[in-house]
Amino acid sequence: MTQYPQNINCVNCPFKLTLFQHLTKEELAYLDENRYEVSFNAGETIFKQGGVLTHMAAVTSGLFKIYLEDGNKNNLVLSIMKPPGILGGPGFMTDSKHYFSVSALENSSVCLIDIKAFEKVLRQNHELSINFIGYLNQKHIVMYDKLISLTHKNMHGRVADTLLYLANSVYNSPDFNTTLSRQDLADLSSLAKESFIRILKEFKDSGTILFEGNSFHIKNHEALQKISQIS
Amino acid sequence: MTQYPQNINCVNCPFKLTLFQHLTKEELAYLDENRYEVSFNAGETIFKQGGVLTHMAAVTSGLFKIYLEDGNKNNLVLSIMKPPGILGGPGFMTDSKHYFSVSALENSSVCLIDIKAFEKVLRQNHELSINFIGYLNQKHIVMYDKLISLTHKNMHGRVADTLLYLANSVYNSPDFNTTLSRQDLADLSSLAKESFIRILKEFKDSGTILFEGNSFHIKNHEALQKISQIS
DNA sequence: TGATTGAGCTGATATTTATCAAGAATTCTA
DNA sequence: TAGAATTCTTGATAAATATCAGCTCAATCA
Repeated sequence: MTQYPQNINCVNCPFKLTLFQHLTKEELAYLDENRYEVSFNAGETIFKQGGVLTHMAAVTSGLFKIYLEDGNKNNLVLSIMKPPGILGGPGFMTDSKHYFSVSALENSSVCLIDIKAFEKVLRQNHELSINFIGYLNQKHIVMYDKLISLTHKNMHGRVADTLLYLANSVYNSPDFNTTLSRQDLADLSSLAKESFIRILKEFKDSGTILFEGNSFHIKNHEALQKISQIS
Repeated sequence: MTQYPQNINCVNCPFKLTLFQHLTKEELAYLDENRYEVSFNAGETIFKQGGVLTHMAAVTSGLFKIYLEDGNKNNLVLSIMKPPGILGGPGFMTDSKHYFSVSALENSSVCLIDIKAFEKVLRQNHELSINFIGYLNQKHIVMYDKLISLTHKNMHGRVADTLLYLANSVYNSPDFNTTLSRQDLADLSSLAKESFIRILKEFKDSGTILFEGNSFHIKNHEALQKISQIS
């Protein structure tokens, strides 16, 4: 809580998100009183599906995977989050449960914000609640894309989508070195790990991508897009 | 607009939804001025994916399917809606587009509410916007279930889920006569029509369900639940 | 340091699911 | 109401995808 001034000025300060642009000084200060920074090592769990939603998490550094557990030891990775960003979940304003799990993919840190404090500010600031509606709808749009990708595309299309997602939305570069395991990548594509690896090799052989371990290079972005559309 | 008094008193009046419980008389009247009732024949389209989101639809009678078009002539049915209910979509407060299509499964009627009027009321009534956040999150929760069902369950599990959904959430009875075609049912399960039919027959042969044409009877609810969990 | 573990990779095979084709039943329509 | 068009159903087959087993390599650690 003492770091507030630094935090509010840091590049990754979550309170700089458009979502929070209409908060008053008092509201920001109030949220600040009810937050605390926590560090997580790679692999550690921030939120656990089924657990009680007591805090939101404002992501300040590192990388996170957001995933569903299907009750049979298999996971579906919904998305990868980097700072700045807000992790809440659909339990907010419903039944106060976590509906997905979140774990750190590298050493990371988040600001935990008491959910009651967030709700209080939300109830005070009408503009924030309006913005929040748009924010939730935006998440919904992304989800529909994912739903179509996972249910109506074949393996090639799904792997292409995962690679494009990483390059365009996570690392913002055709070159990236990822901390996601092959299993994570497969879980992001709803594929068996072996199937994912095989398609990856096909893409390499056809000259669409390059990779060596966890270093990837998208050589032919358009080809991936075409594969994503057709398949 | 003249039917407002009848409508507000009718069982299916969408304004009686919990979502709208905190609207003032003036706000209800304002919405009423900006709505008009429209009838649709079975098969007709209410919202078209990609179109402009100019209205919300308050569902007053009939049955509707909400579905995604994957751009390759195949559909994924997200849900079936009956009155009372609100049809909006994630385009609201984002880019004002429809992200799914909606069509009538039988002769139906809806109240179209101008989206600007709805937004105005939402901006006036803070309680409504708070409730709306809970409403959107509830939709999100249902979506996660669907995502797991469609991506991590085999054909049997998916068909079981579809049958349970119809019995529990649409028709509220183990006996129902549906206006959904076999293709609709398959699209709800993300299966080929033929595959859906085959599993249906297996369930009939094993005594789990009965059906004759479009009349269904769930004989063994627990068995379906077990199939849904295991598969 | 050597042993152990786990991830990545590959080939062979099994399973799941879709597609194709054709006939039966139903609905639509002129 | 007859004919046409669609939807439903079934069987045979093909394609997509997962599983299994075994191997390599790097990381961990006692």
